Amino acid sequence: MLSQKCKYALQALLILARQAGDELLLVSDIAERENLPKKFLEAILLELNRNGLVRSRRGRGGGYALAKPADLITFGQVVRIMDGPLAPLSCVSVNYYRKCDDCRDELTCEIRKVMRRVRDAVAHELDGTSLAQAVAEGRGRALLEG
Amino acid sequence: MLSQKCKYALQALLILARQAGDELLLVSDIAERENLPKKFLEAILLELNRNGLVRSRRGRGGGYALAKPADLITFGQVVRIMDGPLAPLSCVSVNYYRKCDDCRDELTCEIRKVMRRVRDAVAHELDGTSLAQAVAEGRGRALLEG
DNA sequence: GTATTTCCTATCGGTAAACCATGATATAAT
DNA sequence: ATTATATCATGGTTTACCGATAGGAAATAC
Ligand code: FES
Ligand code: FES
Repeated sequence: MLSQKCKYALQALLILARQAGDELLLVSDIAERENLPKKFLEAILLELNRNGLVRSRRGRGGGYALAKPADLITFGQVVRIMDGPLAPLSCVSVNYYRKCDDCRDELTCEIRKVMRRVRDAVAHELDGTSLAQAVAEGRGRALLEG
Repeated sequence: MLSQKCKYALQALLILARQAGDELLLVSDIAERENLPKKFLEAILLELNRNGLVRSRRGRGGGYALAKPADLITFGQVVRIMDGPLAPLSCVSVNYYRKCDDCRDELTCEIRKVMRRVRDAVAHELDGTSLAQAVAEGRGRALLEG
């Protein structure tokens, strides 16, 4: 299950993606629109900023915007930043691989084989969907990826 | 990520699945073979018993065995018992559905649409793989489901 | 009846999730 | 400059779960 944090991040990013232009949005505005806890959202956007998904300006007239076009930001990127590995087991993660402590042999482990397929299926969906696609889908348009 | 508990459960069940016959295996034996914490495994098998995946007999000569043929026990069943919903969000879970607190409209929610596909992909893999298939795959044989 | 083995309840330390409070720092308008 | 506005940084709180263990009750075989 996704953390609340991750869901909030996605909600915020989708709002920014719909904004399209370079206009900055306030944390307060985003929080209000989707009624998310403001302080928590602040921390989330900060983390997204550090990871290069959004950019910010502070002080009066400040706010947040996407750091790159919405079709270059995938759900997979967001989930990995917020919740870590997509894989159900560390030993099948490609971005956060770590050997299983208690498994004798990785190559013959049946659990691993199954979970490998699961992780691939998940990654296929999440890495294959961008913010742009999601908002397009939301508007009822069937756009293909570019 | 799967809990440790769930992984232990799968390891134990695969051992029981390989046992094939009606022979009972001791918790201690299973724990020793895969070096799992014995007391913890005890609790796990108990839970699997309550959920009808294994059967037990106690006292001298007791132990555990699968409650039904290994091709009728899927990874999906085990994971749901141990870790709950497969779905990344409760609102896309079919077995543990629960409405999203903070989302205005379920039908237009873009996040939901994406996560729905993820949950389906995961369920397809996990519900489509039985213990029997896993051990067969482990032996190098490419058996199809029956 | 005694040894064995599962069953049951309770507990415990550690860790992470979900927030909130407070203040520092940068920016823009006055 | 001053002030109002925002993000940035740090730290704390509360709650809940995860992994694991302890101690004993209940059932079964010999
Ligand atoms: S090697 Fe990772 S589960 Fe067996
Ligand atoms: S309705 Fe569940 S995420 Fe929006």
